[in-house]
Amino acid sequence: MRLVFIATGDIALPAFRRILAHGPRPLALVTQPDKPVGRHLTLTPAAIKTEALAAHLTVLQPESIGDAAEALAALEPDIIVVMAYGQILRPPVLTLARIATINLHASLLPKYRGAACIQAAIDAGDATTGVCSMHLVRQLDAGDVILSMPLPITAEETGATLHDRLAHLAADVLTQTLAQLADGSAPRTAQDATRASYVSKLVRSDGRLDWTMPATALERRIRAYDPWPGTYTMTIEGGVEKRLKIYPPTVVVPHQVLEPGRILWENGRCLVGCGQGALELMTVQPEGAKRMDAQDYLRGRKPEAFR
RNA sequence: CGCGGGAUGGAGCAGCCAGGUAGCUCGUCAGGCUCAUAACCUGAAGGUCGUAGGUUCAAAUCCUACUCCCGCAA
Repeated sequence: MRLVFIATGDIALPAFRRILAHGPRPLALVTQPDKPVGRHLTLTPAAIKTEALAAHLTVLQPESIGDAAEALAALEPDIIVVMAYGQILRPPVLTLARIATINLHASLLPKYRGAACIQAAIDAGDATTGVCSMHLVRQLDAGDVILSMPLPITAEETGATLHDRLAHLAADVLTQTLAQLADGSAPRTAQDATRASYVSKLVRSDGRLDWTMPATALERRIRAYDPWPGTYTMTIEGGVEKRLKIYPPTVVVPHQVLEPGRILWENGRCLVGCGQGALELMTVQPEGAKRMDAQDYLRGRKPEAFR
């Protein structure tokens, strides 16, 4: 089977490794161009590119996927697998593969089409999410589903832990999907468009906590958005507004009555008032300083409220 | 060289701008009080103020270089 793998995000790594280990060996990896990353804007390749090169695989990094159309056509792929690539595929690339162009998506479609599907599942308090394989179509994440595997969400789940678990599940989904496509037994189920929901890409500012929200919702959001985009609140230090990152875990204190944003330091616990109940913070990180215990943070700075 | 903040006893901070005996909130140790306690009282130990130079009678504080940590942005 002639296969081309198209991916950038780390969530595709386990699936990619599985394919490298058990075949079919990809003809090429297509990934996004190296991007400047970090404090000094160092040009950094995606981890998946590094692994592909180590496996002596052909790597293509077109600015736009359309630029690689001819090169891909020359490979005459039977199947194209796309996961967390970061660009939308359109014809002619979309219709290039002889058997199928499939996408792996980390939600139980039609729920949470779009980029922030992992965070959305935790944020919404869902008990279950999963990974789907589907046929790629022009409309984002709307293609017919081939295979869908569920995964329960734990009470301590963070974006990081769920991301990793879904990544491994995706490897299983891919293996099975490829086997079914190969022997022609792959099912094809249309999505119920009336039940579809979209979640757009998250940006840093989405992580600003709104203390008028209920404590239970904030607790979920802090887990969901860790490590990306992260959650934070603002404080005033010496008349200057400073950012304070908030890390999970946090503990919901249901019956504490406290004005939203107001800080209460009680028995070594750092409580913050919410729209409903309060939230106990454990780990925070002030701008310019290391991550620290919430009570250590309060010891030196003594803020009265977050905003 | 993308922008910016920081490095002070075990922890978190103040002091630096206007150089001149190192302070606060905790922690630790000892003792006391108490039926008891993460509570309270008394006392003690613990710092070459990131590193290396420079200026000065005198540097945590001023100047220079370097190392490390972090926020933004991407």
